[in-house]
Order: sequence, then C-alpha cells, then structure tokens
Amino acid sequence: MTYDPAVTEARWQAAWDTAGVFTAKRDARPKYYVLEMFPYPSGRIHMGHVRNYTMGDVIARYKASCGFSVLHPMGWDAFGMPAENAAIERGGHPKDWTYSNIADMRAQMKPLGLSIDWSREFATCDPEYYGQQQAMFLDMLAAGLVYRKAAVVNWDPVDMTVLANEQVIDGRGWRSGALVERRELTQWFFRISEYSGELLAALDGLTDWPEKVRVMQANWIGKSRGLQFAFSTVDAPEGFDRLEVYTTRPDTLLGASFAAISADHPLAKHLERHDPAVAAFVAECRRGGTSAEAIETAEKMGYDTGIRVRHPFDAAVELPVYVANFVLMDYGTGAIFGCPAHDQRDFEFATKYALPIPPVFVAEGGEEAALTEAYVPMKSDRVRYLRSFAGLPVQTGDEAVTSAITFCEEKGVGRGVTNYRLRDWGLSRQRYWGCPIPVVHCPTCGVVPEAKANLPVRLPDDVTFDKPGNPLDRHPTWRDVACPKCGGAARRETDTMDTFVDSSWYYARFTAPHALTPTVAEDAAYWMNVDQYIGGVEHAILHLLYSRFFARAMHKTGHLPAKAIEPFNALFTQGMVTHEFYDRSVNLTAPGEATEPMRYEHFLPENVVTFTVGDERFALLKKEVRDAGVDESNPGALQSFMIEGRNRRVRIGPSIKMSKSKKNVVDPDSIIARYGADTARWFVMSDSPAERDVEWTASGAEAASKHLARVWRLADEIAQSVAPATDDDAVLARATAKAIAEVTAGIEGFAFNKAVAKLYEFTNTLMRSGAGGDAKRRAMVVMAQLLSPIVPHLAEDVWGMLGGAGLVTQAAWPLADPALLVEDSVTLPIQINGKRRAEITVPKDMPAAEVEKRVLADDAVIKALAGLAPKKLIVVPGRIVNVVI
RNA sequence: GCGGACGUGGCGAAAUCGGUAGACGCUGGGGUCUUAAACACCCUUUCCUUUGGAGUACGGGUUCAAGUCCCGUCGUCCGCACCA
Repeated sequence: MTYDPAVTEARWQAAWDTAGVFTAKRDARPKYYVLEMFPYPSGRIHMGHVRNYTMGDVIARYKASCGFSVLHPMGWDAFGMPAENAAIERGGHPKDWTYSNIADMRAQMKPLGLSIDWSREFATCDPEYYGQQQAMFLDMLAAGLVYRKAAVVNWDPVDMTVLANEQVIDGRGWRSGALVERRELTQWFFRISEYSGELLAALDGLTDWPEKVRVMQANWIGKSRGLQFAFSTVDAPEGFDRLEVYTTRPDTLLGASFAAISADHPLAKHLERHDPAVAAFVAECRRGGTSAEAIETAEKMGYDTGIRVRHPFDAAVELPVYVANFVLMDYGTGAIFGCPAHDQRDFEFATKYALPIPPVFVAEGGEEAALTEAYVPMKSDRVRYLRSFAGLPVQTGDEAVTSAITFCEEKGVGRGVTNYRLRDWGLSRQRYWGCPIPVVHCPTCGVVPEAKANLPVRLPDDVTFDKPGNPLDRHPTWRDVACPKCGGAARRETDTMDTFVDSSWYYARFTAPHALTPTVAEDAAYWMNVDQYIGGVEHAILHLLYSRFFARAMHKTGHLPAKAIEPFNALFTQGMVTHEFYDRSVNLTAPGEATEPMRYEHFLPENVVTFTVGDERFALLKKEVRDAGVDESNPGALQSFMIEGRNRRVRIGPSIKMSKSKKNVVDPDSIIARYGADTARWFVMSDSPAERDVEWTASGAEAASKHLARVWRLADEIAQSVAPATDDDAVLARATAKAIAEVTAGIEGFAFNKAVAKLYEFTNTLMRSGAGGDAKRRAMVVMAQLLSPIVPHLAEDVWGMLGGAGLVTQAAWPLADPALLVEDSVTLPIQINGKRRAEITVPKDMPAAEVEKRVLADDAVIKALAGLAPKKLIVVPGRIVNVVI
C-alpha cells in the first residue's frame, strides 16, 4: 500500500458527491457565505485560479466543520469581448466558444476537490441570468437610477465600435490600427455619482477590507471641498454673461491672473461655430492622447478668446479668458481661474503667455520677488500675506480654504461646493456578446422600456461577424419590433451592457440562482452578506465599487434587504502565482563563438532541465538532454552539453506572473496528473503569505508531494502500531493541543502559510514521538482533521485508516483542551544587559521574588556580576529575565 | 506630482502585547541504507578575525529590553494622476 492520489482523490470526490455534503441549505445553523471572484471562461484554468479557489475552499471547509451552514458557489463571468474576437478570428459563434470553454474549465476544476455547491452554478450569458438583470434594469430605470445622455467616446471608424481607453494605443484602435475619433454618442448611464458621498463615507465601516483597497476607492471617488462662483464677462457672446468656475483654493483668489475653459465647454463650442481659429484650436485639443505619457509631455496650450472676466473682488481688474487644453469638461464646471503664483501648472501657462503673476503670500521672513516657480507652501510653512481678504485672519492650509469659502459666501461671491471625481458609469457597449439593454426606440413614444412579460430580450443566435460593427445593428428581425406602448414600428436598442454590470450582482443571484425573479427575499435575507470575499487586487476599484453601488440600487428597487447594501463583509486580496521564465531573448555564448537565433518553442516549465553555473541559471530541453544520454543530475555534464549545442542555452529569468507570452505557465492539469490535487493545494497554501505572490518551483512541488506521502506512511504505520503507553503520551497530547490552537489561528487569520508550517512541525513531532500506539492514533486523528481543509483527500485517507466514522469532511473541528495548552514549567531566557546569556527553567507559577533568587544563583549570572550587586533585576513572569549590571 | 505599502540568511519566510531573531519549507554541504542508484532516514546550513563578537536597508533617539515605538535618510513595489 502506498499513497496513490490518482485513485483516492477521485474516490473521495465521488463519496462527497454521493453524500451531497456541499449542497448549501437554509436551516437553523448560523450561515457562512464564502465567495471567490468568479472566473472569466477563457478556456483553461491556471495556478492563480487554483490558489484563489483553494483559499476559499479552506475557509469554506473550515467553517463547515465549525458548524456553519456554508454557501460556497461557483459561476462564470461569461460575456465579453474575447468571445467575439474568437468568433471574428476563427469563425464560429461566441456562444459556442463560451459554453465549450466553461465545460473545459469545469472539467479542470472538479479534480481539485473544491467544496462547491455545483447545483447553484450559472453563467452570466444564460438568458435565465441576464433576463433577471434586464428586469432589474427596468426597475432601476423607473427609479431614476439609469438615464441617457450624450457622451464623448473613443470611436474606431474601421471596426465601427466604441473602444475603452485601454484599447486605444498611441491614438489608434488596438485591433484596426485606425486613428481613433472622439465621437459624441447618446449612451446609458448609472447614476453612481449620486452615491459618491455615501460610497465614500461607508468605506469607514468596511473594517475587514484591506486598508489599501479602501484608500484606492477613496482616491477614486476623489472628494474635494471648494468654492464655485461666477465671473461676470466682458465682450462675451449673448447668453454667456456669466462664467462659472470651481476652485479648491479660494484663498488664492486675489492672485488670479486669467480664466480658462475646456475645449468642450459650451462657450468654446459656441465660439467654435463662429471663429475658425477657435475651431482649429479646439480640434487640436481634442486630438490629444489620453495616455499617461501623452498627458505628461503635452504642452500647456491656450487660445485667447478676447473675452474678459471681471475679478469678483475688484471689478476694475479684467482677466483674459483662454480655451486651454488642460482643462477638463467633466470636472467642476469645466472652467477655472488661474493663480500662477501658487499653482505650478498655472505658472507655466502664465509664463508662456506673458501673463502677470501676482503673489498672494510669501514665505514668512521672505520678500516679494520675481518667482521662478509657483510657491506652494508646505503644511508646516508659515506665510506672510501680501493681499488678503479684508478682516480675515491670516491662515494657511485647510483653515485658509474654509474661511475663504465662508468669506466669499458672505460677500455673495459663490458658494461652498463639495465635488467628486467619480463620474456616472457609462454602461452602453456597441457589442453583440453582452446583456441586451431592454428598451425600444419608438418614433412616436421615444424611449420605451420593454414590457417585463417580454423578458428576457434574448440575443439572437443567427449572427455573423464577417463585417465590422455590432451584428445586432444589422439584424432586421431582431432589431425591428413593435413599440410596447403604441404598437407602432420601432427599433430595439442594439447596445448591450458593460460586463461589469453582470458581475455587480452575481453574488446576490447565488442565493437563489434558479428563481424567476432576480432574488428571493427569504434567501437573500438568510445568505447575504458575503461573509468572506476573495479575489485579485486588480478589482480593487471598478468591480468592487460598482458592486457596492449596485447593491444599493438593488435595495432601492426592492431586490436586496437593507443589510446588504454593503454586500461584502470581509474582503481578502490574494497574491499571484509566479514562476521563473526562460529568457530566450538573450543568446549566451562563450567568447568568440558565433551566435544564432533561437527558435525553441517548447521551453515550457515541464519540458526543461535547469542547472546553475556560477550566479546564473540555465535551462535545457529535457528531451534533448535525454536523447543525448546526458546525466540530468550532473551540472558539469549539462554545462558541457550546453556549450556544444550552442543554440540550446536559455537563461533563466526572474519569477514573474505566469503568462502565455512568457511561456512560463505551469498547467494545473499536468501538476494534478503528476502529483494529485492535494499537492497542488498544499503548495499554493504554503511558503508565502496569502496576500503576497507565491513562486511556483518544481522543487517546492516535489517537496509538497513528498511531505503528503510521508503523512500517509505515518498514518499507515500508526494505524497498525501496538506500542504500549509511555510517558511521552502526555507530551504528545500537549503537542496536539498546541497544533490545534495554532492551525486554527492560522486559518482564521488567513495565514495559511503559518498553518502549513505548524502542520509540518506537528508531523515532525509525531514522527519522532516515543508515545504509545493509542496516543499516536489520537494525535493522528487530529492531524486528519487539521489537514482536511487544505488537503481534504489525504485527510479522508488518513481518517479512514484510523477507523474514523463517516467522512472527516463532515466531522466537527477539533477543540484544543485549554488545560493542555498551559505548560507546568517555563524556560526563561536570562539576559545580562539585554543580551541572552543563560536560561532557567522554573515552575510556571513561581513568584517573581523566588525567580530572582534562582537567577542570582545561576553560574553565568554569578560570573558576570563578579561579586557586585546588579543595578536592576527585571523579571517578566513567564517571559524573560533581564539582569542590569 | 499625490496617495499607500514594504525593506529580516543563498531563497520563500516566522517572530500576535516591545521580551530567546531566523519557526517551517526550499537550496547547498555531510552521512546512514544500497553492488550502485532511486526512495527513505539522520546531521548541518545568518555572518565573522570563534574562550568570543556582530547582525533585521542606513543614521540617530526612547527603553532594563527595539525587527517591532519615534525622527531622519536611502531603496523597492503598487495605485491614481493636466482633478483646478
């Protein structure tokens, strides 16, 4: 008998299935909902998935053992562009591609032995799912949470589609290479900005979320407090006698030297129509790229409109109004005043256009002088005002801003305004493979919601991707419908929803996945919220913010209870699985040797032999090494072989995220086939803390596998042991209690690497223990229980060998006997002047005075004291003793 | 530029309250078993000028005691970024 995961893992999975142990049930037990971010069905699972789902599985299995009714579901985030791209490139239908990928990935996931309730599985492209999404959309439309407005988008004129910012590379469409145009289209928006303040404030309550994520969301929402006021204009066109601006620095208002408006500002648009020079400048502004570098290097440009505005505190002062390329229409009012003395960007602009630079204040002790750059005081700096609002005390920082707002309000100049950076969420996509937006455009009735009875608005199957653009646009029988209101000829909305909508409520759908309504009140009330959500930090902003908004919108429309407006009680962001990569871009040759380009396409982790020469590591193809009969374990032989075959050498690069393009992907399939799922699970939980990246190494996988085999053999041996009881039985019982306490703490704290380390330690202890057979069997039973969340198949094997009743998966989590956790005696280190010099073992409860006596009698202490009395003697009971000489 | 996190052996890392720095694992070295190997098991692996000394990026400080707290410097990583 040996450890044979290939056989036993399948058997235990079948046993769990038969017993239906993972089916989530509403009952009297407290519930626990653990969810990992659901995958996009790309076709293959990767090690990142394995790590993500294993973490969730450890939590789910642990909580189940602790007596919770656990919900641990799985589904597919199945809409999106890759399916359409596949259809365009290879023919076929996005639907077929997607469902076949789902089948492949499910087949790869099942052997991992995850405790998932597969009866709740769904894909977001199932009409049963997106039909309910459409129903909610209609409710949200009725509630005013969705609206239509014109918005500027990136338009690819060749592919005839809207592109996301990430799909625009150097101003060109990523696929067509065509120059992208900025087009104004009427699109649908969620009114998320209405919730800016609430979404920001509620972050404080998310104490079980990573601080990092909360900070990122707060920055994204971007709250600022400032003054909004109107300049009166001079020589402006009719209807533009006022110009509203927003500023967070009203305290520098007396340093104003110009005003600037966005190229998209209504005034600029008006001028554009009448003045070709403005039109040319505005067109130039709109062409600018949106990438970070483009913005970084873009020169500040302005066009003097000839219009003037009067300073609100001195009508005699007139400031020029520029159209400027750096002013954004969708922040504030799309217009600013410039204070070059105290804002670097304004300073550059003023310098370029020879505008005055009047300072408002100088550093305390400093004199007014020509500035070479804007003076922006630090928080700690003290300043001297040169111009200040009459009667206002001199202040700096936030105080100055606040009192300047109050001052201006009292003088009737504008009002204090809180602004957010967060903009409404545009959800329209001119794409086929997404959830259809359930509205109809009627020439007489306008925009008409589809009748709920007609839901789901199904995607038509008979579409082709041979022409650019959205196939829904040229599908007459789908597109042309009767108006739900008047019955006249109308057109269906052909835009589909952003896939982020799909993922903004799937967690709620899992609570009643097959219901004929989006959610079911009792189920949502029982299962919500998600107690533990686990996923990648790359979703820290968009997905998580949209979900938080959506839960609120669902509550407002009656689809979620009030307690679920923050749907994720705890969030954990896990690190990636990385792997070294085989750097074929560098051709390493001995001096004087000719180089040839390398053409090896098979440098995948499972195909190579690695070895080290000096500080550098190299990889060779396993097949070639074997064919040549070279000793794989001999670095020297490998090195000679490498030098002979000058094209075979590949330098090993640093460990980076696994990706196809780097050819450093370790396929979970091949690992499971070779070692079994438990080895893969054990490995991804060990070594690195869960929130950090973990490096996949062949030696680490090998070691994991060996350890599990060792545990199996140990269980086998202990099961048959007839050794009589010994004095070590009590010692082992204590070690067992300690292992329970520490592994439990590790799992509870998401410190799986520590739990794994404790299990290694406990195994070593048990192997070396001189305890009797019965004592060892008791310890080994606990071992099986402690192992079961992480390596459940092996745990069942061990449980079975020791005669455990039923399945260890269904056994209660072991409790550590508190009495056994307390040691009778403690070993205290003795420090002399803070350095450890000796130790002393004393009974646990020995009084400090008695400990002192013993310490002073210690040889090392006597020697160090050399007959003198210690200056100070510090005894920290149960911890340490420090003798100060 | 703004915001955040982090810096510990050859490597991944532990050290929960300020209290024995390096648990556990990998790698390397040595050994037992074997004709030999594989497997397994055992020992060893922070550094040095080793009766001892130094050491948690660097420089200071607080303390009986600092990886942990405070001040400063350097470095790495991440997020946002023409946001008025």
